[in-house]
Amino acid sequence: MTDSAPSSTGSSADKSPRRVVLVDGSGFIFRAFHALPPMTSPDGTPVNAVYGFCTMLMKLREDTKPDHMAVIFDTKGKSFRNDFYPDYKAHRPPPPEELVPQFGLIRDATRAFNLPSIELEGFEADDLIATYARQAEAEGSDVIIVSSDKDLMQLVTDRVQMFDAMKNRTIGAAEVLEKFGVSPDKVIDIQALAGDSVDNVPGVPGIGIKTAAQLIDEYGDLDSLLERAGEIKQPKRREKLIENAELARISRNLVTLKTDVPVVEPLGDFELREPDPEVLLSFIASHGFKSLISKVKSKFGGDVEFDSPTAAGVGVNDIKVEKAEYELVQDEDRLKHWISEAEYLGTVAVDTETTSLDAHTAKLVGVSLSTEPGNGCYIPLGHVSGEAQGGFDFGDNPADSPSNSKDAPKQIKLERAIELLKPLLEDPGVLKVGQNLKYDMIVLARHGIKVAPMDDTMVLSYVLDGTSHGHGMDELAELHLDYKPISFKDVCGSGKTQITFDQVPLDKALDYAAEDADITLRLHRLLKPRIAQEHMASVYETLDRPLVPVLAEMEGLGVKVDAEILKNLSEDFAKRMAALEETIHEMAGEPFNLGSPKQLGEILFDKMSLPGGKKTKTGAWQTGADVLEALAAQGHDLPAKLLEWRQLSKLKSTYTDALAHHINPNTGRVHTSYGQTNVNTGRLSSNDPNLQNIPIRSEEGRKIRTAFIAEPGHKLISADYSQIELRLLAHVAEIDALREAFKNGEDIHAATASKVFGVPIKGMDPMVRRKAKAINFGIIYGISAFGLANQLGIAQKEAKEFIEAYFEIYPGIRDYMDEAKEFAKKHGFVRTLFGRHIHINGINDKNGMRRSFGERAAINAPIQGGAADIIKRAMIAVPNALLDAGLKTRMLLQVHDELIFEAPEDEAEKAIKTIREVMENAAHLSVPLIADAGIGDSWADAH
DNA sequence: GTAATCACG
DNA sequence: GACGTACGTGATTACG
Repeated sequence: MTDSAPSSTGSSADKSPRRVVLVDGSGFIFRAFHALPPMTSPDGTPVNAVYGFCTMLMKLREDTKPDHMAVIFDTKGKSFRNDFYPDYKAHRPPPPEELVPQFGLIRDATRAFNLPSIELEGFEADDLIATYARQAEAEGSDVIIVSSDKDLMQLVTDRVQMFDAMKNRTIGAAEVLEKFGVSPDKVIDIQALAGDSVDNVPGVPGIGIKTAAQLIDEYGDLDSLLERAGEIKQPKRREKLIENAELARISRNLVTLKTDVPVVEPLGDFELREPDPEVLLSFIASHGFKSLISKVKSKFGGDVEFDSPTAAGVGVNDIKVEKAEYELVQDEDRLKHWISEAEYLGTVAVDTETTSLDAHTAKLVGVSLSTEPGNGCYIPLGHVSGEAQGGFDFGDNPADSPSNSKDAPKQIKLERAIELLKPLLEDPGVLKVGQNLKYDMIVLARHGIKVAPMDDTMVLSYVLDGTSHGHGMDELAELHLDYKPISFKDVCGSGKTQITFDQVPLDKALDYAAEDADITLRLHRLLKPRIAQEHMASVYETLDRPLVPVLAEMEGLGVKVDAEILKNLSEDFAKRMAALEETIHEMAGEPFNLGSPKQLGEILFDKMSLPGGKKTKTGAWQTGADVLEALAAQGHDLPAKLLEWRQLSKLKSTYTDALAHHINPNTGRVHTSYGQTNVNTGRLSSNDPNLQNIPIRSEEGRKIRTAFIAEPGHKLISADYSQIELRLLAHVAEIDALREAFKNGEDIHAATASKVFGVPIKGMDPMVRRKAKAINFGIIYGISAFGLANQLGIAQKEAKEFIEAYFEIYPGIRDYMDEAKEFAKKHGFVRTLFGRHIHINGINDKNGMRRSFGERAAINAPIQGGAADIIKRAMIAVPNALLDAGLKTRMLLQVHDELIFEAPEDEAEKAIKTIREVMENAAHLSVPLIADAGIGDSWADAH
């Protein structure tokens, strides 16, 4: 307490703070926001104030050398001041929309710097600062308040200083005197008299700072002044003071900072801690603050992979320097060495190299491992001689050991390597880390290895950042590590001269493959800690991570498709298309390419001069189905025929022809690939081929489903959630009437129709039900009168009335929509029931159209995303439940709200029971979840 | 590589 | 008052 060497940074037994820095976080945000040019993070979020904040914190630590430090924020709501003066800060305009998302980010930044982030409901940051400042002062500490807010100047004493971080200026008693004309202890009285228009503090009208200072100088303090106001010589001033004495006292209460706030965190907890470099770097990198990366690294050191403090301006994560450590593993002893290293450390990054992007046909060529950032090895297993395959160097050195060029390079035998690697990759005590590990798991599963436990950096990245950026390894490396990995093209070439990886010379293969494993491990170290920090543990651990092996299993199984049926359909479609083509050409009076919208538009609207032609934004005629349907309805035959042709063309090219090519010759089945990180809302996607858009709505298209069949002695089971999105809406928006309808098992569209249109359910006109169905869907999509009118082909006015009626029937919907929009505007994302964050693009866009788009997405995302979460839970649970029940039924496909299984005929009924049971209990909502299921010989029959 | 179209939930 | 909009995907084809 008596120690007068405040700048001493040495430790002493005395635990009292010596140098306490209190940062006015809220004040800083606004100033930085207006002072700095606009900046956006890679995902488009505005971040200029966050950037300014980070640089400020860095500098502050350097310049002020604190031993205790905290950042203090305002809370959003009202403060105690509003209790006695409701108008306090009432005229504040809402913050600019570019600033809104930064409030949360600044708190995140504070935590990333490992600093306490302090706020308390009902109190302003200023009061908390005042309380802590006085506490610290009482303990004999020096205090620096980082703020330039004049409201804090009343706190200045010989131990308490302010610091303007933007201007780099210290504010002490002298500066306060300059500003207010009085010493800091009189500042309150000045403010009480002069008021403050910004905060809506009234003060005494007609008295500004100058006059106030004069008066206080003369009368000593506010109370004396008001008591002796009658003595004032200037009549106007005298009257005003007497008249507004009470207002001055209220103002004083408003501007007086509270120094006895019941703070939660004790001052001692502000003891300065070093930030975790990985956490901090990951925060900084993910927001695109590239210029800060090297600063942080040199200041806080960081892990082995980050220590290149002298490499200013160059790639700070220069992997190439350490590439020498990559090892080509060509004999068993070295492989065993790497395996035991991985066993010892408990974590290993794994990557496989193969001959194809398609995991189901790819041949394993090699495996790379990394156990620590900066190290890595590549184990070639299926390389052939590059020269023997031609491609490069054809004809080069023809006489140079021709017989040797056909020999494969030295490598461990594939079977032996698998034998050695299997115990490691299956060891429950060793975490296997991969980038898109599902791919490697599928390849390795064909060699009898079931990789577990696992983490996937691609999935980690998706859970953390959604689709604000891609999750490919090269992109993640550039984003998080500021490093551009060797590209696949560099190694294998592209286009006609592209070679497969088994032809890559071993030295090049080593560089590329080992680097991939190394980078994967580095990414894992950056991303994994963020999962807990950003409260995504539940989403990652219970949904997306456990789903990876489930998807790998489904993709590996594939679904049987009958090539013969597809071929017959193709032929049928081709014949009918040819006939239609001839007819259409005749009608047009000239031949043209039916598949060219451009030519079609010219025929219809230029040559035939049909009415209602509209141009696309590129100036071409619109020839979409809706346009052609309108023309057909007016009795024009050509558009009608063309629609028919288009349907057949689509079915043939996209389905019957394409699907046949996807039948794997080894399995006779079609193996799709599920994208787990492609969809913003958390849904899966399916590609190569897409099995989530197999036709069903049209009679013709539905035939394609007859080609999806079960193995002999088996059946297909299709189980789908009934109205899962509407049920979720009823639950999250708390719509009692909708909940009741579901609880009573009503036909939800009919029930809606009955309520909206006031007609009985019994004997209802199907058209009326259809309208209600469209509204129900519209609600989920963030309804607009225009959209609904378009959907139903009715007037916009009528659509608007329907929507109004709907809102009446189901009160609560509107609130839900408003809340979803508001939340998205504020945070830039919305949340599903299970905590998944869904980034909403454009929600704060200046462009009204893009903003509306964002608003509708904000309404839809929690519902679509929530449904996606639920079926993911079911997918994780069902296979285990089937195993537990001793069943051989296997899950093959997912189509958003539907799961397809293949079951031995004799157990199909039993399997359905288990499947429905699990699906219906995948979530417990305030409405029942219902799964319907069917059995059949084909997908068409099972549905 | 992009735009237009259309298949699905 | 006008603008322009249903939410989320993937595959194919034409075309510059």
